[in-house]
Amino acid sequence: MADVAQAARKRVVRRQGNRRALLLEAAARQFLHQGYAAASMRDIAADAGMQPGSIYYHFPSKAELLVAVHEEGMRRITEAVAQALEKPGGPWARLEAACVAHLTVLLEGGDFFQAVMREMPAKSDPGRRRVTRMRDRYEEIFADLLDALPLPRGVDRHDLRLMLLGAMNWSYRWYRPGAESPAKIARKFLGFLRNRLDTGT
Amino acid sequence: MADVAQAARKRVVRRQGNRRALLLEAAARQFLHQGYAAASMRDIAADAGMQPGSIYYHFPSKAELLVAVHEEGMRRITEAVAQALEKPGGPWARLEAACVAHLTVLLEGGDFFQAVMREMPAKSDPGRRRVTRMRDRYEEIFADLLDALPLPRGVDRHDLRLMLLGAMNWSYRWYRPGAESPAKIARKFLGFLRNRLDTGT
DNA sequence: TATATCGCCGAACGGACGTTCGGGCGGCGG
DNA sequence: CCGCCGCCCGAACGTCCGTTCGGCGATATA
Repeated sequence: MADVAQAARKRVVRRQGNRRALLLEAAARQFLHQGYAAASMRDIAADAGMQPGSIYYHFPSKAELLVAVHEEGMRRITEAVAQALEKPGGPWARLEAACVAHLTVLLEGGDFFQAVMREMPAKSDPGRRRVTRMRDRYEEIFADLLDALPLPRGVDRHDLRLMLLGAMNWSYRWYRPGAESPAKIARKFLGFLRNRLDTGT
Repeated sequence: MADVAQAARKRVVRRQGNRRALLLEAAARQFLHQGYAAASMRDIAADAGMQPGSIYYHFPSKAELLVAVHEEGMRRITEAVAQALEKPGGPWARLEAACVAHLTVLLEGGDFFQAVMREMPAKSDPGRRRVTRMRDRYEEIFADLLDALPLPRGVDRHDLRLMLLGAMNWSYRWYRPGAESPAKIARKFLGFLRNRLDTGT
């Protein structure tokens, strides 16, 4: 029975081990650089070094391809942040670790999460609910981190989260590799919030 | 009966010039809600109540239509911020006025500037240089406002501008009318920066 | 009233799109 | 050594795209 199990696993590995991952990367790259609608299946296929029709062996449609890119992007960043939060520390240190991980994956972690930031499945897409649920659960991590923060009275943690995540998520539009590192940017952004900027004239 | 109404409107519009402005609004709306590539000339024409071929009387191509939407969006927000800065005030008050105007136009000022935030002309587009120059000049306003701020030593005003504008520009993704007003959001965001959040536990 | 111009119509064109499908090749189980 | 099946090819199909163009009614000019 070990033979059967091993053979089955080998078959599965072979099936998923082929060029499906390569194809997903090509799709993420094309979706990121051209946008979902402008990136044609022919572009993606050429990027992955295969024929357009061959894509449909791995994915049933272009829309599902985008959903798969989203799921991979969300999976990566969720894992990176979760791993960064394994280290113990105070509330501010934990938030900083999460922001550093978030920005690092976004800006230097390949095309998947940037593609997630750029393109969203259409409102009518049946796979949209899945990816929005993943996004909501991910952002809940930051909501919890902010809840754990000892903030002055009256600070709206909801809007604070929107500001912090918005500032970070927008960065993929202006970031160019080689200048400031994502970790440094994250720490600077957090510093702007932690320290008082108004010197009181 | 639709013919009669359409004919009447045509006569009225005719007296005001033509339907170019209406067409531009339809283009901004479609570009915003569907994205540039997914919005077809037929969609835009139908939204404006005309035939697809008629667009080409006003604009030479779809790409130029996007450029025109960008220019109108940038014109509107630049004017709104300039007008907000006419009132005298201290550095922080002036920055707050600019942020309030920026967020108000972005979130409640129609589809033009949101379309600008969502879609950019392609890198090969000859009109792209024009719109990027308009964007650069606009963001310079905020750079000047930050330069005028009496900030603590060592604060990176460049990254501070990227954080502030990024947080605001991202807001069109989560903002829904009826809740907090854009002005209130802008003031809260600025408050997070001005006041110290770290209570120093 | 003749005429030129403006603003738009309506139909068409060539091409690119997402997707389908029969077939073929190479490695693995028997 | 044969037959099977995972994986991909190559060519098509119908549809929709951006764009072009001849024409037409209404308006301004004379």
